[in-house]
Amino acid sequence: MVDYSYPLSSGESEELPVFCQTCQVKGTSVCADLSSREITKLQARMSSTDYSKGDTISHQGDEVTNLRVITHGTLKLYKVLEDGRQQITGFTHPGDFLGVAPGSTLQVNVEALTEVRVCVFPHATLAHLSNTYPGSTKRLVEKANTELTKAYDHMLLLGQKTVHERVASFFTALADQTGKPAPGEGPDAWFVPLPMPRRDIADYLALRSETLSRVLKDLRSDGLIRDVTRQKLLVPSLAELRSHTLLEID
Amino acid sequence: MVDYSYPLSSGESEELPVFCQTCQVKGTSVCADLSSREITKLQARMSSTDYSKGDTISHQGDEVTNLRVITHGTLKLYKVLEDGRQQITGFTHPGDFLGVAPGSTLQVNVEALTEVRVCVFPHATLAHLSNTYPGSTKRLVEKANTELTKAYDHMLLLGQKTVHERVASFFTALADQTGKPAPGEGPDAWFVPLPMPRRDIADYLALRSETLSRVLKDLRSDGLIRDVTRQKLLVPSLAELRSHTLLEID
DNA sequence: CGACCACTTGAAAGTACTCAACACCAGTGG
DNA sequence: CCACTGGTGTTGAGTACTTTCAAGTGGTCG
Repeated sequence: MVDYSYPLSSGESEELPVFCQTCQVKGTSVCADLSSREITKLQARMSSTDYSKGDTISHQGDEVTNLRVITHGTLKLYKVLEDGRQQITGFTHPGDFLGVAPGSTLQVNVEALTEVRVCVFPHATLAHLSNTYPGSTKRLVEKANTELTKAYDHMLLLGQKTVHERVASFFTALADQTGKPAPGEGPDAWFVPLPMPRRDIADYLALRSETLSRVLKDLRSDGLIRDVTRQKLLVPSLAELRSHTLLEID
Repeated sequence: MVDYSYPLSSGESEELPVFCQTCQVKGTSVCADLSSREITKLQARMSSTDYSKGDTISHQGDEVTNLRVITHGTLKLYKVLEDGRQQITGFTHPGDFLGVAPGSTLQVNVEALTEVRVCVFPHATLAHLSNTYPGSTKRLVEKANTELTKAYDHMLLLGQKTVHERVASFFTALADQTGKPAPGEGPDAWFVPLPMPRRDIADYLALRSETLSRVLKDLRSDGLIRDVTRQKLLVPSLAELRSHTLLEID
C-alpha cells in the first residue's frame, strides 16, 4: 500500500493534484461536480492510495470516515459466514464509490483483485464543502440508490435465475460496463475482460466453480461465447447472449 | 385507496395534523427530526393515504417524487421476470421508508399485504426544508444505507444459506422486528406474526411453497417453532432458533 | 524444467423441484 | 347452523439439477 498525499502535487496552488491529472475518472463522479478551484481547495485533505492484488482495503465493521473513489483496477466486496462460505456482493469498476454513508460501519469486506488506485476524500471535508456546493450530498444519495438498484437486481439473479441465466447475465453486465468492441469479429462482438478468478465469479453467482466450468462449456458449445481464457473472453453477439439472461418486466 | 390531506386536520395552525396524533411512528424516523413547529409548516404539503389488502401502491419504473413513510401495515416489494417468476426483495414494517432517492425511478413493485396507511412528503418540500434543517437529508443517506445493509444480508441468505437456515433466519429477523414476548411460554419465547401468505415467504426466500411447508414441518418437529398457523407462530427459544441461522463473521 | 495453483472433467450423491392429490380454513349462501 | 366452494396450505412420489469428491489437465512462475 502506497500513499500519495498533498506534498506529491506540484505545489502550485491553482493546479490539480498530480494524481488527478492522470486520473481515468476525473470527468465523472464527485470530481465532475467540482470545478478545479474546489478540487484545489480539497487537495490538502484528499489523497490517493495504491493497493496490490490480494490486499484487503477494508474490513466489515470498519467505521466509514472517508469517501473512496476507485480510479484504477477492480475490487471485490464480500461477506463471510461462520463456516467459511462466502457471498461476493459485487465487483467495483473505476468510478465506483466506497463508503457513501458517513458515520455508519462498512457492511462488507473489500479486497483488491488487481493493482488498485483509490482516491480518498474525508467525509468531514465533504460535509463542510456541501454547505456551499449542495450537489455533492445529492450525488451521495443517488449513488446509494444505484447501489441499491444493483443489489435488487442481484437478489433477483440469485433467487430466481438458473445457473445458465446467471452466467449469461454476468457476462452481459460485464460487457456493458467494461467490454471493448471486437470489430473484426462482427457488428455486435465484444471482448470482455475477466479480472477475477473463476472461484470469485462462482462466489458472486452463488454456484460452485465446477458448475461454472460446465456452464462455460455449454455456452461455448452454444456459440454464445468464444476464446475463453482465464482473463478474458469474446462474445460474438451480445444481443444473442442477452436474450439468454431472462429480462425483467418493467 | 383513501386520501387524507390538510383539510382533515383540525385547522388550528399550531397543532399536528390529526392523522399524526394517532400515528404509531411519530416518535421515530423523519418525523422525530422535526419539531411540531416544522411538522406544522409541512402539514399543508403532507398527506396520508390508506390502501386495502392487495392494492398496488406503486410500480417499478415510477418516478420518485414523494418520500413515503409506512405508518400502519405491511407491504411487499418485488421484482418480476418475463416468465412470471418473482423475487420479493423485502417486506416493510411501520417506520420504514419508500422512495428515498428523489428524481430516480422506483426499482421494485410495491403491494399492500394488509390494510396500510402511508404518510406522504413531497421531496420538493423536504428539499426546501433541508436548507434550514440539514438533518433530514442526512437521515435519507442513512436510510438508504440501512436498506443496502439489508440487501447485502439477503444476498448472503439467497446465495449461501440452506433452506432451513433461510427459514430460521427469516423468523429470527421477524421476531426481532415485530415479535411480541410470550411470557407464559418461557423467558426467551416470542410470538411472531406472519402477515404474509406462505407463497410470499417462499418468494422472499427463493424456494417453492411446497419446500417451505416441508421445512416448517422439520422446524416444528425439532421444537424450534410451535403453534404454527397461517398468521402467526410461537418461537419457544429465540436464541435456539438463532443458532440455526448461521451467523456471519464480523 | 519442475512445482504449484487454477481450472476442467467425471461419477456418484443429495437436495430442492415438479406435478399431483389431498386437507383445511374462511367466507358465502341456503 | 350447516353445506358448499374457492383458495391456501400440506403431503407424496418421482425427477432434475447442482453439488461433492476425486482425478486429471494446463498454464505460470520460480
